[in-house]
Amino acid sequence: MSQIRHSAKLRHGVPVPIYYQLQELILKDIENGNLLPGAMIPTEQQLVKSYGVSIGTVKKAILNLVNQGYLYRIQGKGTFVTGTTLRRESLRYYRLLDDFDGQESNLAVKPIGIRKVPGFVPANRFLQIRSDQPLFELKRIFLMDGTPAVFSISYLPQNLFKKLSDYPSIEFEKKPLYATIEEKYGIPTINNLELIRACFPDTEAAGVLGIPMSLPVLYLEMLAFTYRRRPYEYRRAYCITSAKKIFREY
Amino acid sequence: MSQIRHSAKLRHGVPVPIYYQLQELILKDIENGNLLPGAMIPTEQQLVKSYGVSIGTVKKAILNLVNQGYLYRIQGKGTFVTGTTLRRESLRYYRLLDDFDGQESNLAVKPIGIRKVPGFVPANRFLQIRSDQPLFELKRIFLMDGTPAVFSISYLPQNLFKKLSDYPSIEFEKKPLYATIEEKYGIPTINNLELIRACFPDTEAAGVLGIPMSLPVLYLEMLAFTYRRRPYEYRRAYCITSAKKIFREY
DNA sequence: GCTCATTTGTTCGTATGTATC
DNA sequence: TGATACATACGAACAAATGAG
Repeated sequence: MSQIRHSAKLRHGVPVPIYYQLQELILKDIENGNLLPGAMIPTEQQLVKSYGVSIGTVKKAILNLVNQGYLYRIQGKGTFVTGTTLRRESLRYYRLLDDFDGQESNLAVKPIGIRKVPGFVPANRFLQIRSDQPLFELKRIFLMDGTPAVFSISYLPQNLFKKLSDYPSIEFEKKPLYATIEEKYGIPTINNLELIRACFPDTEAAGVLGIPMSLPVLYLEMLAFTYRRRPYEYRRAYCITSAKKIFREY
Repeated sequence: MSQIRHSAKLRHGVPVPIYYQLQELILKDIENGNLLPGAMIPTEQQLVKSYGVSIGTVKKAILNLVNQGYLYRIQGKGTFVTGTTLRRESLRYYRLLDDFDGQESNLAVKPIGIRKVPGFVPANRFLQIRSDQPLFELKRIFLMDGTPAVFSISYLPQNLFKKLSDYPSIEFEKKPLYATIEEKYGIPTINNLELIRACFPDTEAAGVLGIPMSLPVLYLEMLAFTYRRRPYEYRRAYCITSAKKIFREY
């Protein structure tokens, strides 16, 4: 029960609005794990009492966090912590379409190996960890209508995901990687960054995708971030685009 | 002076909240051009009087439109209509970086021709106009540090941009296309859609970019939308990515 | 199916502070 | 400095959705 008197934490008479201070306090509880994705935060009335502010101020703080995507509310139920904002992996870059108004194809994921590898440049630099820190390497194939379309190699810091290699790989077929990471390790994906280029596949990618090395492919490098812009995954992917195309909206 | 009694336009006792109805009325004025980008909308008090609602309701309607990017407010001055939300063309797809944390390179635009062309498939279908409607074709080169990096071909409906070919092409060098379109035609760019693939350049693209036809390039197709998801530009672009890479964040 | 306590959603309004010109 | 406009903080009253009993 959070009936504690937190009022001391809010400072009046400073140029920072009360609602903003409250907002940041709630956000901090989300980021440090006191409030996990899916958890219900205190009700408006509880916040009114424990912080000694008016209902309007509480509403403003909460609605701001809702607009920022950290919380969602259900009338009659409560206010809850949002999980990963990238709801479908397909919206990240695996939505392959023939056309602007085309339909999304049937997509399946096939893991083809997970192992521990030594850290290397540039992965460890992108992940902001020491270059001698080991990594998990996860290789996967994305199949469109049964045909290999994307060959993806993910690198994750071992210290963040200690039990990942013991994790049954069947799980990776059922759901996107970010969903597994959020559920098992409490790391929600907030945003990501991509580098895109056109090139020829290397020997391994050509073999896995079943294409000649003379066929141009999209080469994507991706960094996935959690709260406070902390990177947790570095990914390389080779995408066949000769028939289908990569789609993106923003 | 907008001291008209608009109150009749707001219906009470319906399941649609008052603030939302007001919000939509303001939005409609923006979309149909009654309120142009940069224009100041009526003050809170004027809206309170003319619509007969409380200050809180007015604030909620306006703040929603601010959150959605249609309006911005300056304390002490007023509330204004936002223009194009894509502030820098470089954020769309021309931000070429060597690395995730690299710096943006010096980018210049060089128009190499504008002309009238007959409509064609798929451009006219994407632009949602009849296939016999003519188009403007605008060809441009994007130079990075003086070196050609992107060859871009834009198609615009002639009926929307009647005077575009008379427009001094020097203007296109100074500012992004979307800025010109907003300023001269009052069409703000709200969002866009892209298709991306890797392929070889055609003869023209290879010539313009000064690369061999055997070098893989990114081939982008883009649709730019204004209010209500109305498409106004269809663009094709060839991007050299052998040295630099395409960057994107979202 | 209904009632009731809980929780959020909407609408109202006042008072005061702060920024702009 | 004054008038104007937005920002903050307060809080009341009622509506609507949820879930438990």
